[in-house]
Amino acid sequence: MKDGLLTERQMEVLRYRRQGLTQQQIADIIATSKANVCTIEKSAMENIRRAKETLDFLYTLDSTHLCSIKSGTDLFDVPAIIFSEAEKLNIKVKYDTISLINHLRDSRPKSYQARSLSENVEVYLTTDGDIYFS
Amino acid sequence: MKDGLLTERQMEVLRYRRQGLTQQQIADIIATSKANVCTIEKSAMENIRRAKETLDFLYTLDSTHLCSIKSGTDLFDVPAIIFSEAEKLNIKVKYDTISLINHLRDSRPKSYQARSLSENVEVYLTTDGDIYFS
DNA sequence: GATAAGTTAAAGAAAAGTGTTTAAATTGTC
DNA sequence: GACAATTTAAACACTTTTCTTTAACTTATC
Repeated sequence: MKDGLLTERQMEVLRYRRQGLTQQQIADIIATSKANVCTIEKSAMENIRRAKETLDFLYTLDSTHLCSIKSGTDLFDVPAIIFSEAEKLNIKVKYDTISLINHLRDSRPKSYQARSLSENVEVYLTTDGDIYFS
Repeated sequence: MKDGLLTERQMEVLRYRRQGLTQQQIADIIATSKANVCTIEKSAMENIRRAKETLDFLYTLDSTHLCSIKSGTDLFDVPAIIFSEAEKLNIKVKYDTISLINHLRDSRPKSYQARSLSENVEVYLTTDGDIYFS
C-alpha cells in the first residue's frame, strides 16, 4: 500500500518551497540542477491538480451539478442561490443557511477572502439533499 | 495535460457499479473477465485513496505539526491534549470538544477501535485554528 | 544591461502503473 | 451444501511517469 501521489522528491521540494527557498537554493541542498528542481516542482503541482480532479469526479458520480457560484459572490448570498436551484429540482437541501455556510468554509477553506469568494465554486447535489463544493 | 487519476476503464467500471451492476454483468458489457473487472475497480479505489491522501499532504504543508497522539489514547482525551498544545502557541482551535472528536473520526475512520486509538495520529494546526490529522 | 530566478525542450534510464489472462480462494445468500 | 459474487495471486506486455543532465530561453529586479 503506497501513500499519496507525490514522490518523496516532490514532497521534499514543496516543503522547501513553502519555507521560501528559491529553486537554486533547493538545488544546492538536494544536490541537483535548478532545472531539475523546476521540473520536479512542476510535476508535483500537476499531481495535485490530478488529485483534485479525481475527487471532483467522485462527487459528480453520485450527484448532479446544481450550479456555479461566481468568484466575487458574497459568502452570505450563497445559501439563497443553492436553495433556489435545489427547489427547481424538487430536492430539499439538508442544510440550513448557517450550516451551509460552514460547510462551504470547511470544504473550500481557501476559496474566499473576508466575505467574498475568491474563485468560482461548483455546487453538486445528491438526491438525498447533500451538497458538495468543488 | 491529462485529467484525473482514473483511467477511462476505471471510470467506466465505477459508473456501471454506481448503477448497481455486478462485476459479472459489467464484464459481459465491456467484454472481459469478472476477475479483471475486480482488479480495475480495485485500482480505481486505490487511486481515489491516493488522491485523498495527496490533498491531505497539502493541508499539512501550510500548517505546523502540533503534536503526536499515541496509539492507545482514549478518543475522548484527544480534544484536551489538542486544546492544551494549541494554547501554548496562542492559537484558538476553531472546533469544540465534540466536533473535534467527529472531525477525527471523519478523517481517520480506521485509526480507532471502540474508544481507543489503534495507531499513532499526527495533529496539524493552521494559523487560523483549523486542525488536520494524519 | 547584467544578474538571479524561473521555465522549457530533448533525450535516456529506471521505476511504477495498467490491462489482461488463468486459476484458485473467499465471501455471501438461498 | 450449492451457487453466484467477489477477491487474490502470479505472470506478461505495454504505457506512463519520474528523475536526471545539458543547454537555451524568458522574466523579473536592480
